[in-house]
Amino acid sequence: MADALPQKSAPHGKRADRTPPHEPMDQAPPEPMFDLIELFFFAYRDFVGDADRLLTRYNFGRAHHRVLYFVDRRPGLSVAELLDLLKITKQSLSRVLKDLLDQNYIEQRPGLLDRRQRLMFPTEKGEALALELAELQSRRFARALEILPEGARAQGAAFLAAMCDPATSDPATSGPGKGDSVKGDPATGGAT
Amino acid sequence: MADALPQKSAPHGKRADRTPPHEPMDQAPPEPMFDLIELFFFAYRDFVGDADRLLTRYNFGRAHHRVLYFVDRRPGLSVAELLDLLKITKQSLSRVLKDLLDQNYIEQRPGLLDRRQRLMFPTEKGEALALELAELQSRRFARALEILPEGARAQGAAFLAAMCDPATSDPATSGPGKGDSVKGDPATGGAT
DNA sequence: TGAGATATGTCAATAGAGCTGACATATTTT
DNA sequence: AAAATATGTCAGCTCTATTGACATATCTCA
Repeated sequence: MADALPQKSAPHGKRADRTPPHEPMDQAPPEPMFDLIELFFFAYRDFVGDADRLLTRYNFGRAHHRVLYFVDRRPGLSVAELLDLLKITKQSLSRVLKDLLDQNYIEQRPGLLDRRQRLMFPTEKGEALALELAELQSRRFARALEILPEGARAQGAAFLAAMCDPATSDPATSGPGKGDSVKGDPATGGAT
Repeated sequence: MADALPQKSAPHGKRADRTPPHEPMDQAPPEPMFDLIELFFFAYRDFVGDADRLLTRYNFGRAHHRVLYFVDRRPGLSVAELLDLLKITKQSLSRVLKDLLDQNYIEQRPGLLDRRQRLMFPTEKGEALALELAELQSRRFARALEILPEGARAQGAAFLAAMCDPATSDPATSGPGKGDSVKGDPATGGAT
């Protein structure tokens, strides 16, 4: 039973014909990079798995983690800004945010300039949990970097940045658009 | 409103004290690598977003994608092996697999050696969709690699591989364990 | 051969995270 | 004062995944 699973051979026979030598690269479908697709899937799954296990002890889920993470990283964030970062609706956020507010991981204060805003800040308790989670995930990065050659950290960061949509890639700006609730693609559901 | 969001300064003041110069690296928490954490989140979100949009047209979700992907990549996979790869329960798989079987993207055949097994194979239709999805996601990799220096592909793959759990990292083997349904961590829910 | 393990399927109930639509309230802008 | 904006909330639906409990076919081993 532990036999190696059969795997398809690398070059998709049928596809080779469809990729003439000197076609405009923008049009022709690239050769599928199954290795990267698969590695990305496994790496991310294991990466978030670390945090999931820790969050379970607090009766929190991944959604709580993301909210706490960004509030900790960008203290004074407004609700609209957070919605835009997470690309979810305010209704989705509210349930999760309520938990974090009720249990004193986050607190809200009215904006100084615009008192309609509810700026969010991590409490000490919130900062502590955010740090614990970040350290846990950083351990995985640290372990990975130990077995990788010198410039691996910069290379990895560059690779990930290049994989982002242009709009989202700028980590400092990646923010405020205009409209109300940010509506992602429909039917994407609460998928993983 | 489009002001740059405030960001915390890099070195967590409080933490510096807790990281003495020459402590056993295995114990001391690493400095949080917020840049990598964040980039990993955004990169993966945008990466799966591509496929999500396409899947919507077929009334499929991410779960269907994953099943189709692995059946296409490892034709002749048994149910138990697939469960182990995906780290979900058979009940979760069944709903999604049923859709793919009913709509002829995948077909099952009894195992030759063990007729209890229902080995899964992609149909032509299934192969076509799997390829379409792989090409779509590969386009993003291709775009990223265009703006990255020479060895970026190998470096990226190495980085991702190093981020995986040892067990899952071996892409060829990553398979058959023993027990029945593979139970992940409880309360991880169907989170993203 | 017969008991027990194994591979798979299925019914039922539940949770987590997301969505849309429809309102309500406070505050700022025009 | 009217309109726009920022936020909150109620209600209902989807998708993915979980647990528990059984059912069936098939293999294995004593």
